[in-house]
Order: sequence, then C-alpha cells, then structure tokens
Amino acid sequence: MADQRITIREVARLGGVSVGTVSRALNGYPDVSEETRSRLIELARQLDYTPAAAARSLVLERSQLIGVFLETGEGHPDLQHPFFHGVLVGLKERLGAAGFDLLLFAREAGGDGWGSGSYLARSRHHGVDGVVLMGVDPRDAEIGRLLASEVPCVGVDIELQGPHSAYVISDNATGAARAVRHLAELGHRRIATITGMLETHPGRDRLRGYRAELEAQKLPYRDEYSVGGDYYFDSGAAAMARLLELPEPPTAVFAASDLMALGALRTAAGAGIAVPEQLSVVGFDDIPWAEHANPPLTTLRQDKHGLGRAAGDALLRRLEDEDAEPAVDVLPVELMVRATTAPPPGT
Amino acid sequence: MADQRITIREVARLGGVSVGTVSRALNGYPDVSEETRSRLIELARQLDYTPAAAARSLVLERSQLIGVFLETGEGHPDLQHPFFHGVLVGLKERLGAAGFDLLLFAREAGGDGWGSGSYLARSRHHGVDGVVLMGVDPRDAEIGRLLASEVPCVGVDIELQGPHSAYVISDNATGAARAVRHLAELGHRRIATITGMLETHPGRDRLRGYRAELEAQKLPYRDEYSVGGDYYFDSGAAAMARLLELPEPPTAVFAASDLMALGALRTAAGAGIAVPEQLSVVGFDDIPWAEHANPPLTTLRQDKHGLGRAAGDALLRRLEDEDAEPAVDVLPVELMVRATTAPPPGT
DNA sequence: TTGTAGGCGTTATCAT
DNA sequence: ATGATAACGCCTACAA
Repeated sequence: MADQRITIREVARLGGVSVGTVSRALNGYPDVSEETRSRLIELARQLDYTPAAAARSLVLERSQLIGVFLETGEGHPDLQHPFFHGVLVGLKERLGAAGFDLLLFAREAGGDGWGSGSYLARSRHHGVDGVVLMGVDPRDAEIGRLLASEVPCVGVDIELQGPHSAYVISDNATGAARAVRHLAELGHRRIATITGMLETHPGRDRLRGYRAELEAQKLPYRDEYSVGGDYYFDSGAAAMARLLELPEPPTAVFAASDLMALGALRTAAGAGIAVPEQLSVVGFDDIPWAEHANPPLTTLRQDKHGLGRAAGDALLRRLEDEDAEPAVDVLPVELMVRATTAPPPGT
Repeated sequence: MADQRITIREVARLGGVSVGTVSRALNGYPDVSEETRSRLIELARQLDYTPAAAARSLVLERSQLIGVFLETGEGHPDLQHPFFHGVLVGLKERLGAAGFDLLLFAREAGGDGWGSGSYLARSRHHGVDGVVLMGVDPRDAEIGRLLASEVPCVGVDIELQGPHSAYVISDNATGAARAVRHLAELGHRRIATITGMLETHPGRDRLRGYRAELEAQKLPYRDEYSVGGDYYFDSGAAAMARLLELPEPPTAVFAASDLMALGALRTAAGAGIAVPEQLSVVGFDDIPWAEHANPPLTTLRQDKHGLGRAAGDALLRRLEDEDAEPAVDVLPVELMVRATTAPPPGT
C-alpha cells in the first residue's frame, strides 16, 4: 500500500503541536513563534503535505477553481476550432499565476448524477469561484439562470448580460473596417465580403465594420458583394465561386475568417486567377496556418491568448472586489499584411 | 443577495424528514419508502438542489474528477499543437459520459500556495481520482514520484511506467512502415525520411518503422536519406532543402509530421519541383489543414479523439477494478491517400 | 504563543 | 423505514 494521505493532524502529531498551530503556521498568521513556524513549514515540506482542497473549500467557501464551459458536442465543433485553444492557453496562464486551477465541465447532462443538469447547478456543485463561457448560446434559458445567479461569469466572444457577467471580445467591427481600409488604400474599389454566421456577434460586427468603412471610403455598398458563409473552408470556397460569376466581379474580398479566406484562395487558384495580382484577399483570425498558406495570407490577427488572459483578469477583478463593474473588454486586432493583397489589376 | 446555496439540511427541513433520509432517497438506497423517495426527489429538483462536491469528496474519498497535466509553458508549445486539442475532446467525451469532470492543472508551481509543488502534491490536493499526462517529460523525477504513488495515471503519447500507470499511443512504427510500403508499392526506391525529435517516443518509433519497412522491401538504408526535424514547419522545409542538394535526391519522402511534410512541399514548390509528379510526400498526423493543402496531403491519420477516449477508458477500467492490468493501448493509424503521392518520375 | 472545539455539507453506522 | 450522530480534513473563534 502506498503511504497514506498526510493530513494536518499527522503534521501536528509529528510536530508535537496542535492542528490549530499547524494551520496558523502554514497559512502565515502573525501569532505564531518564528521558531515554530519555520519548524512546521520545514516538516510539512518534508512530508510533502498538501491541504485537502475539498476540506478547505468547505470551510472557506472558496475553491480556487474556475469553471470552464466549452460546448463541443453535436453542432458545436468549437473546441475543434484553434481559436478556443488559444484562449484556453491564455486563461490557464493568467488564472494559474493567480493560484487557480481550471475545471473543465465534462459531465454529461441528464446522467444519473446530481449536478449534471443546469449550468448553474453544475457550477454550484463544484463551488467554482467563477465561470468562463465559450461557444454556448447566450439565449439559452439555462445560461440565463446562471447569469442571473451570484456566480461571476465571463463570456469569450459572446455578449453576456447579468449582474456579475462580463465578456471579452475582439474588436471585430474595427478589424473589419481596417481590412477594408487596407484594400481601399491599395486602390480597390470593388470590395466584396464573405460573412460569418450572422446569428453570431462576431459575424454581425464584421459585416457592420465592412459596411461602415465602405461608407467612410465613399464606396457604394452592393448587395451582391456580400455573400454568406459559416466560417469554414467550404463555405468560403463556394462564396468565392459565386462572386466570380458576377457580371462585375470584385477585385478584392474580405472574408470573415481565415478558413473562408483560404477556401476563397482555393477557388481562385482553381479558376486560374492569380493572387494577389488579379485578386486580393484578406482573412480574419490569423490561425497558425495563415502564414504558411500559399501565398501567405493577409489577415487580421485576433489575440487569442490575450482574450484568455483578459477573461481571467475580468474574473480576478471581480473576485477581489465584490462589486467591481462587470467589465466588457474589447481587444484590438492587428492587421498582418502578407502576400495576398496588392493593388488591383491595371494599376 | 442571491438565494443561499441549498444544502441537504434545507431539503430535509422542507421535506419534514432527516438529512439521512434525504441522502438515502437521493442516492437510490433501497431502504426508503417509495412515497418518501419520489416526494424528496421532486422537492430536490424543484429547489435545484445539488450536493456540494467538496463535502461529498471528503467523506467518499472520491472526487469524480480526473486531473489533466498539459504542459504549455516555455519550450512546450504543445497545447498549441492541434493534436492535444483533439485528445482533450475525446477525453472530455468519454470521461464526461462516465460522470467525471476534468481538472486542468493551471496553478503555477513555486507560488505561495500549497499543492503547487509536485505533480503528486497537486493531484492529492484536489483528490483527483486519476490523472492524464500529456506533453510532460517522463524522465522528470517529479513525474516519477507521481507514477510511484497510488494515483492512477495514463500517459498520452508518452511511455509511462508505474504500478498504476497505463499509456495510450498511436502505432507509430506500423504507421511509418505503412507509409514506406505505400511509396514502395508505387514504385519508389529512393525513399527518404524527415524525422521528428528523436528524444520523443513517437520520433524514434516512426524512424524505426521507416527502417524496418525499408528492409522488408529490400531497399537499402542510406544515412543521408534520414534528416532530422523537430515536427514543425520550418524544420521540414529545411530538411527538404538538404535532401534536394543530394547528388542522388530521393523520389519520395516520408515526414514524421504533417507540418514538416507541408514544409517540404513548400520547399519543393520553391524549387520548381512538381508534386506528386516529380516528388512524392507523405506526412503523419492528419491535421485539419492536411486535406486543404495544395495538393491535398497524403498522410497517416492519428485518431486523436480515439486516443483521448482510450485514455479515459484506461482510467475508468482502473477505477472500477482496483487491480486491473495497467494497460498500454496502441491505436492504429490510417493511411489517407490524397494527392501528394504518385509513381516516381519516368514510370 | 498555543490548545480546544465548533462547524462547513455529506455519507454511513447505529439505533429505533 | 427513519432519525441521530460520528466521521471526513480543515479553519477560526475563543480560551488558556
């Protein structure tokens, strides 16, 4: 049998003191003799003693745990998307440095167990100190109950409303506008867009930014220059095909995601259209592959790690100040000019 | 103030029974009247009661939590790699269905807190029922202590030895051999390889499989046909360049990762070498991008979700049977023939 | 400066 | 079939 788990009682016994003293010594209370303290600390480290999180959480009403809801089931291939991956890294980094661990909710709803039902129940079950939501539907009634509760929430890429709910998101509108401006400055006047899903916040904002900048540049908005996609490769390829069929095809296209931009590139290549000589393309996201694409994709970089860190920060702020303003953090995106954009043909 | 957390005592009070009865009713014990049980269950659901995991974990010595160590710091951009992403999804799926949640260790070592030191201490701190290790160094002494302990471990893509340690891994050697065979059957006789890091298990196995199949095909092994890479794009591109400089360049190359294969493709394109007409390339992994590459990459698909599920299974098996054999699961890889392989030139 | 004891929310062992 | 009550490991008044 392996060595029994070492409890505070054991440390106390071996140290010849009471459990109270051990607790105080280890938790840095002032009222403990320096000699006793260092002796106990040393003893604890020798024994590799670690307080049981469960016990501590029970009495402290603090778990040092941040829950993460990341939908990944049917119709939610989101965890697939590299985006959330990056966010997770940032989250882990920031929250980890602050002494928190991450609880990734996995337990299937509807199972036998308790705490498997609502988001709220699951959060309370583990007594998480805060929750990060990614890829969930903000209109879901269960989400609503969570937001209305006492548990601090922060959404990544979703607009969350609630007394203790903040959210972080990229500056999608400005980013989209930046893309259009870049294209306009290059001399393009026929600029199309391939949109993301318009029921998502980012999808709408990127379209909005596109239209706003068109206006700012005094370029006409044309309905046929705006074709819908779903963020994924195939939809981008299909959209590009539609654009190419237009009587007056665009000389540049802004795709609301890199995957779609890459799909567009593929279609263009298939049609024998040279990029960027005959057609300029800019994406959104800056996924790892973008810079390796052929030609390397000009795109708007989302700071995925930064979003994760910002989400962590929002939570931490809320945790140390009960009534901190539920912040909404909008992170800038950065235009990465690579090789898919150039002046329009005949310039 | 939000509604106070509902405890079992509250349910008991409202139900006019003792806490013991509530506990028994909710946990499906037989010795409780049918009437009382259904009444209490209904009451509990109305109140949205959820037992506190901490309290339960304390008395049951079971946390329904599986810890996940995923190194992601300096020199460990692993969480970056799409591979672990997929594994995480599989893990979540399998373990979630079995009623477990995932604890992603994030807390920085060396911090003030307890339980931030060794892997073992952190595991015990949270009382996780098992641990999944990814991207860690199996020779690390701290890892050794964890493996020697009573906590069930399973490594993904790393060979773990310990009384309660299993591991899951792709059949790298067979996969590599399969790649070479595919190439040989196409008629290639000058087959080179770009290896992964040889200090990793997969790196060595893929090289081993390559050599074994060369032998099986009665093809000579040539030192200059084996050039080292680090799994990433740039190393693949560089390696391909070296191969091209050879007096007698290979007609086919097996790269130990898709990223390197893609890098090789890039170099070939830059050198004006047509793929697959003049050069065949096969990768390993089947990352999402592989099928969208130009031309679509022939590669060995690793079942990332499967690895995650297998890791979950190994843990579950161990948990329900104290002395189950520490399994080692080797998952098959699948050859995805796409468009980067063809018979050698002049055939 | 240190020891003692109550309580956090559960489950499990006795009684009844 | 149900009600007390003792753990589980820890923190924190309160006493000493």
